[in-house]
Amino acid sequence: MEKLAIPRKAVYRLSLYLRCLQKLRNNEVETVSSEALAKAVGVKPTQLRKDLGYVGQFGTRGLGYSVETLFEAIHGVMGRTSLQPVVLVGVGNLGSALLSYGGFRKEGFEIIAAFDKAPDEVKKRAARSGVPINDSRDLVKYIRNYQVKMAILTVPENAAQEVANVIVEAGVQAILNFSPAVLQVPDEVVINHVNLAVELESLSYFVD
Amino acid sequence: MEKLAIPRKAVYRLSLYLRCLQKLRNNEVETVSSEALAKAVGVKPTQLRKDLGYVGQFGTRGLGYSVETLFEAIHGVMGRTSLQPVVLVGVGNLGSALLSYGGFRKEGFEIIAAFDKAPDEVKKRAARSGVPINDSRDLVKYIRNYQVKMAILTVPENAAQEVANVIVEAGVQAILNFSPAVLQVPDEVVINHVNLAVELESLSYFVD
DNA sequence: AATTGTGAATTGATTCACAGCT
DNA sequence: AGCTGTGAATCAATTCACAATT
Repeated sequence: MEKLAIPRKAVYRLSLYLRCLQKLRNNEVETVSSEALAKAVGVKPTQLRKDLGYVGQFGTRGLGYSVETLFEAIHGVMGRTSLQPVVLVGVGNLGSALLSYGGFRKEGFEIIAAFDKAPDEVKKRAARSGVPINDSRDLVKYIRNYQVKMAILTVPENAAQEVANVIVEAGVQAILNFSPAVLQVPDEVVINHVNLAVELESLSYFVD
Repeated sequence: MEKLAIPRKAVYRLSLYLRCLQKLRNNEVETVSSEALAKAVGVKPTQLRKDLGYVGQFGTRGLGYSVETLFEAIHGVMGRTSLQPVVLVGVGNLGSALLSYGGFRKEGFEIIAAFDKAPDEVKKRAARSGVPINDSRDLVKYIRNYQVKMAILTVPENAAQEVANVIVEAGVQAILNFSPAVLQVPDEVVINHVNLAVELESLSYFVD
């Protein structure tokens, strides 16, 4: 599953640093210290430095990091250079909501197609997104054809495992799973879980 | 910030257990062992038992837990009994996507109103959701009026801190923040962070 | 016989503290 | 003088192991 020995949480934060560096780069900032960058991201400077340690050594002591160099370095490890194609499976409420949310594209991901068991029913709902809605029967063929490596899962809980089996078999290596189902997948497949209801519910414990 | 001494992650998992127990209850299952419940949720039995330990003692040794009793217990600690009102601020792409996603209601949360700086522009986009879209100027008044304790933040990054200040001042105690901004809030306010782009990006590290 | 509840052990993540560069 | 890089120390979370209970 792991590509190198970078802990999962560190990978997550590296992605945070990358976003921030991009902004600095746009503002033509040349150098940044671990302290400044860490504050911008909401972590401690030591943690930032430790995380960067997983990637290599890029700083100059006494000075800080070159924004450009550091960006390139993290981007090189983390980031797909080109637009990464993603499929979305399950065009229900949440699925079509995510389709109409265009926010992934500018982060380097493109939802190139969506799939649903009953594509006609939902076609109009998601029509404005511009993403083609296909029948789930074509899922495997499509993933193989376009060599899609990543998928967003927004199917109902009871369908999630089956869909996961199918797409993994077809070659998907990473899944962003919005269903509450706990998915069984081979070790080399990674999953991130997002459960919006639980995010809210676990917050509500703290309100009085 | 913490209400009792239950660690944040344990609270999150308790919410997971609760969902699962609800399902068991619907299926009229009477008892469940830590092993079975843990598997359903995707954690180890010992962790489940340790988590339950934060809440109290409900099991009978040799037998397991009464689904009903355990449900009541966790629900009592975690759950608002009645529908918890929530406001959503920022009706852009993601905001309107979440509005049209109806999934929160059946989990005990109701988005009772949405707010935007330019409500007219976006009104039609989110019209079908049935949630009224108001002008941000009325935010404070509204939160006070209805004593809203929770908010979903889907404003652009540069507006996030300002909105946070305003809603916290008005009485909001918990925020589900979808913006990439790192928010400064008083200790007694809790925040959950969801960054969909980063979820995807941190996955992409593991694909080849 | 089965299964909980929990103190102790372990593992993992974070932070400290400071040596090493520039 | 300032700031990185990292081994050592600390802190938090998870898992083990087993006594207690039905």
